[in-house]
Formats: sequence, structure tokens, C-alpha cells
Amino acid sequence: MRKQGAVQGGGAQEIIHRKRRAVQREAVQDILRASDRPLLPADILRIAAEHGRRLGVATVYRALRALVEAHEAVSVFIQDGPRRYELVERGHHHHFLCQKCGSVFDISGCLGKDLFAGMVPDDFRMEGHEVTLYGLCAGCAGPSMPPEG
Amino acid sequence: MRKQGAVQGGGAQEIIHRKRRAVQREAVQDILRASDRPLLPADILRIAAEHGRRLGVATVYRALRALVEAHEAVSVFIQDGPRRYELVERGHHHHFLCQKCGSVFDISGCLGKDLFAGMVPDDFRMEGHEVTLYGLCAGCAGPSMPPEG
DNA sequence: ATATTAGTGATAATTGATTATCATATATCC
DNA sequence: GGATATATGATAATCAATTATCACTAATAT
Repeated sequence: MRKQGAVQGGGAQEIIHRKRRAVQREAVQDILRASDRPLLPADILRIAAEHGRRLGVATVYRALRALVEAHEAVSVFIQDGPRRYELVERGHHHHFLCQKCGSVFDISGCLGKDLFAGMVPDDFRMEGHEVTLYGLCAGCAGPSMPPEG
Repeated sequence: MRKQGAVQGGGAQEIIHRKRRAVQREAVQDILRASDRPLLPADILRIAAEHGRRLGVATVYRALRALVEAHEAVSVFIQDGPRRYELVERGHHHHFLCQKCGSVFDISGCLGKDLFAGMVPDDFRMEGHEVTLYGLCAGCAGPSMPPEG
């Protein structure tokens, strides 16, 4: 019998093998929570560094995987780039990709799944939809001056 | 002055340096035209082989790049997979990804860009949109038997 | 038919993202 | 405090897609 080492406060979730406090993993979660857009693993590394947290790539990927498996985060695909991650607590929404600066923005509204469901043949079963809008963000479309101008 | 070797019928397009008939490149175009869904480079290789055409990977990638640069084809991104290609002559439409068999299907209708344009902030400039629906295709959602059953 | 040179294909190389390895640090239990 | 095992991070390894290389083939012009 393996010693399980139950954690003090935790509800002993079977899926996440959290046998001990994972400080860095929580840091990843905090960074995602503080963001208003989906983040790349590289973004998380950078933000952590800006806050003086030392994080390794492996830890970031591990944390993201754990979060996704726990259904606390999802990965979104924007064009052909690598996955970006965001917490599910942000709710259903879509994204906008600026084709100039490459930034991704959350778009709050959604037209509703029913509209899309009507587009597929009757014998298909639609489970979800993803909408990506693209163009120029405010800064890049603005009056001929870059964001920091 | 560089000898340009004008092609017999062609309109001497400056952008495409077609100085001579590219048989295999045309084969790629034919395969795309015959398909009712976007194709992976690997799909094109396979289909060509099935038709007894010998094609090299490099040729396929070269042909696809040339077609995209000539605005005759576009690449579409479905989730995190590699790019798929389709001819622009197929017109504006969206795609459905079967999460079971991985097939991609063309969805003919579109809700219209105006609907999506209303979702972005006023100071953004929307240039386009991409919709990916996902779920189960007819074969996989069907009465408990696979397509070939 | 011959010369020229673009097109082709087998293969190697590259590129970027992600995962595995493994020694070390450290949270928790005792 | 000491023991134990997990979390971490530096690094190497992997993996897939794409691109570069280069010798060879073959379409055109003459």
C-alpha cells in the first residue's frame, strides 16, 4: 500500500495527484487568472520573470497540463501558432488576432451555439464551435501611431 | 536583359515565375480542385500515389506555396494540426472537424461578416473571421456502426 | 537534335514546440 | 530535526512539419 500523504486542506481529489503544495504550479494559475487574454507558455515564463519568480519551462508545461486535465484551463488555437491557455472560469468567448502585432484579445460576446448548429447537416452532431476574428487591434489600426507613441 | 522565355498561352504574370510547364505542380492543383475539403500535404501525397502519380514532398510544398502566393489557394488551420490547403475558387465557407475520426468537412453556409464585425470594439478593424465547428460527423455519430460497417 | 535552365525528388537539415531525464530542493510527516 | 517523496529546473531528447540541398530529368527555344 502506497503512502498517500493526504494534504491538509485539500479535498483529496483523485485526478490531480497533489500530494504536497506545488508553489510554482500555483504561480502559473495566478498568472493565468490575472490575464485578460490566453497566454503562451512563453508568455507565462516572461510574466513570471517580470515578477521575480523563477520558473522553468518544464514546470510551466507540467502546470498547464495538470490544469487542463483538471478542467480548470483550456487551450485555444489561434491560426498556426502554438497553444495558448486560459482558465475556464473566464467563460465561453472568442478571440481576435491582430495580424500586425500578433496580440490576441478576448472577445466577450458570442452569437450562440444554436446559430452554428443550424449550419451542419442533420446527421452530424455538433459539440462546439470556435470563432477567430482577425484584423488590426486598436493600437495598430489607430491614427498612424504605435501604442507607445 | 534577362531572357524570360515567355510561355505559350500564359499571360506572362510577373508574380509567378512560370517559365515552363510544371507538370507536377499542376497535379497538385488538380488534386485540390477535385477535393471537397481542405487537404494536408500528406493527403495530397497519398492521393497522388493512389492515382499512380509519383510526387515528392518538396514538390508538394513548393506547389502549395506557389499557389498561395498566387492567391489561388489558402491555408486553413484546424485546431493544432498542420495547415490544410484549399483553392480560393471554392469561395468563403467554414469547416467542421470530426473529433473522432479527425476528418474535416466543408460547411457551405456563413452567417455573414457583419454579424462578427459587431463583436469587436469600434477602434479595431476586422479583416476577416474563421469559424471551426466540431463534434461528430455522420459516420461517427451514426447508429453505432462505423462508415465501412 | 542540342543547349539551356526550370522543375523535380530523395534526402538531409532545420526549426520550434513539447516532453523526458535526473539531480537537487523542499514541503510535509514523523 | 530528520526522513521521505514530490516538485522543480537545467538540460537533453524527441517529434513533426517544413525547408534546403543538389544531382538529375525534361520542357522549350533555337
